[in-house]
Amino acid sequence: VVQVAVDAPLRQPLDYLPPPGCVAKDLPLGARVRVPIGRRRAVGVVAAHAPSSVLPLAQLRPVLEVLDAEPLLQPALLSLLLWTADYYHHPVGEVLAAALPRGLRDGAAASALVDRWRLTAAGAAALQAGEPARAPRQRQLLQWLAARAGAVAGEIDAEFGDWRATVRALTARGWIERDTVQTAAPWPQVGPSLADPAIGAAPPLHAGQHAAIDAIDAARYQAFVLHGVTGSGKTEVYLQCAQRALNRGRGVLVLVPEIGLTPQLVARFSARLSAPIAVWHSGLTEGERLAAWRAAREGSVRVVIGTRSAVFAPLADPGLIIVDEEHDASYKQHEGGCRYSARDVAVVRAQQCDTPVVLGSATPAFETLRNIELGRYRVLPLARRPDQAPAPRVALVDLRAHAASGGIATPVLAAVERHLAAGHQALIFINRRGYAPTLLCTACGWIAPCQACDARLTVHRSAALLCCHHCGAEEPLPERCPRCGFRVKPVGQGTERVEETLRGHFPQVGLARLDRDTARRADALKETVRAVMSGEARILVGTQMIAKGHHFPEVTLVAVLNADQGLFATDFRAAERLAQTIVQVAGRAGRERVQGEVLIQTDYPEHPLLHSLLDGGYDTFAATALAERRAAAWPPFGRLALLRASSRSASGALDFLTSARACAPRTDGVRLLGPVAAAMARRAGRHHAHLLLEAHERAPLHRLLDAWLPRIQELPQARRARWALDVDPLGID
DNA sequence: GGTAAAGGATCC
DNA sequence: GATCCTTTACCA
Repeated sequence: VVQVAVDAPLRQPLDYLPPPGCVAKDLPLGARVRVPIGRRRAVGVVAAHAPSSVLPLAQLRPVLEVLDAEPLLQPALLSLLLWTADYYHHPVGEVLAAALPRGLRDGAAASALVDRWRLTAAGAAALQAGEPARAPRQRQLLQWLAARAGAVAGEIDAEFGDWRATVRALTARGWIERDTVQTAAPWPQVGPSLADPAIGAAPPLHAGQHAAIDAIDAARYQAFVLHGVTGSGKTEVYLQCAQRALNRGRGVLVLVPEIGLTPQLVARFSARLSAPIAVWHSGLTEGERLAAWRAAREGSVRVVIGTRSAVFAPLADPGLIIVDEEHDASYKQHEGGCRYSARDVAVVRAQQCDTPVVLGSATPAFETLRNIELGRYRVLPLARRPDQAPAPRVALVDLRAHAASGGIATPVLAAVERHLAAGHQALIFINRRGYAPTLLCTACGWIAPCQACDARLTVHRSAALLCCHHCGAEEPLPERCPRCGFRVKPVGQGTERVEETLRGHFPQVGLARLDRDTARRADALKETVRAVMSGEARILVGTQMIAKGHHFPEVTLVAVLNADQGLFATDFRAAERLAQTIVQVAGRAGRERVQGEVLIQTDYPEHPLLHSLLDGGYDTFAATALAERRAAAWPPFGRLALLRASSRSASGALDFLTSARACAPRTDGVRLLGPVAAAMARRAGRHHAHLLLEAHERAPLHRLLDAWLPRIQELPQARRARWALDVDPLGID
């Protein structure tokens, strides 16, 4: 019996018989097969062999067709995918399907097929007889083909210009014939155009980098945490370790949070490494994805740089795995499909391949810090480079003690002026796009609400729209209150308004804004980066986006306008994220030799979290915050799983969760909390709720989930709600 | 008696 | 998720 995982929400693979005349070894693990399922046919992956089935053999149907004689998924990758399905308790067929490009899911050949043309016996005879006498082009091609065993389309392309008609004529006369051959997928080496000489040279290494490279290079499986601030030289460590892995004939997998924001990293890798690189992200077309997949599997690409899903790239023989900015939330899939953490899967992949994995960050996730403490991960500290400017001065600006205009306190405006006068640039960070988060009627108190969500609409003034940042709804910006007809006014600050305020204060200074709205077009992002790099723009206002990827060498002042949002949020991870963001943005301050300045506006200058961050830096802050987490038994000291549900009706989700809770097996060491409505209960017209599972240890939690999920799936209420299990959720909302 | 929409079961 | 079958609603 072969157990086949098909793309359907089924917890287990289905049992099939081998096709007539085949034995199990003709259907290797990881090969695709076409199988009948109900009234349809589907492509599935052989996940296991078994001597027998729990069903009577008479009920099993035979496999229709074996699509791969050799496994499409090599054993190591298959077992990684099976582990992922198991750990995240997601249907195995869906996990496997999600790891394959569309073409391969539909049954395309594992390797690219190309047309090859060859002379037939009749063709050779015709050539001997001097034919074709009156078709010089046909004769030319026939002679050229006679001199070789055959030629693929690409080769004919290179030799003859437009040859299709000629080939068609020769084929019609029976002088040449076509067959298809598999080729190793060719892969373009990134050309010297991208290989900027400025980033092509290896800088001298400092001691910390030497130590890190030697440790990583000497290791088999080991998770390393490369812990160093912006500019401490993490990328150089990645590069040198990657080149050493390549020199040993192995492949390198590099995960990054967002490819669009890290062109500098990709450029440095292509300029410095001696192997072709594939870039892997959600923006690829299906054709590109298929080509990259085949190239990685066949070894014509040995370096893959990509976002979350690249952790499942079929890289033949990984010798090094790198996760840059490992604390970044985008590594965790948080909606749709299997909710895996690419960082955690990367560590498992490294373990299975017995290779080192490098987790790089200036602000490691608390989970990672805990793993260091437990001795599972080994920290490699990178100190500030000796030629680097000293750490920036960080200070709080007490919003209660200073006047503010448009959300910017006077001392911040003064600092901007000072840094501009010194010829430098300023970076203003506010984590909220749009003009203002609220539109308020000054007479009756009406606040523009979203029709589909429990949320307020954000004012986007230049587009003259009210937008919901949760469901994407848009409506025209009203001039008067729709309830009482009085004047309405935008309340609060977003990037757009901060930009306007700063323009008012510094009318002569070039100003740029970077957020999801301005970066909608790819070239707009490039243009903004160029304007800041060239000094044309000297103030940059933006969200999170300005903190990632690009380094602007002339920036010496960074202001954080709305830090308080993170101080009192209900989410237990809010403080961790706030500290990471502040450190990351602060890392943008300071140039070669000039010390930078960071100002953080707050209404709560006495807040202990801000103090531990300012006085002792991220590590001290983390120690304080981790103690709180330990006391509350929150992650990383406990394990969580979250059963989320939503429904159109107000009660559907809660009904489902209540029944789910009722059928949960009692397990020592696991607590069930809820169900409760989500913090924002209504989103995009659906009502959201969840049930939280809390455990001290991983094992009992997963034991419970194993027994519980099949029961949940059977519940009649499960059909009336959308639901998903999130193992190790990042947030509880 | 007819159609259309909603609900449910099953997939090996 | 796809498919097929059953139930229910509604109308002429």
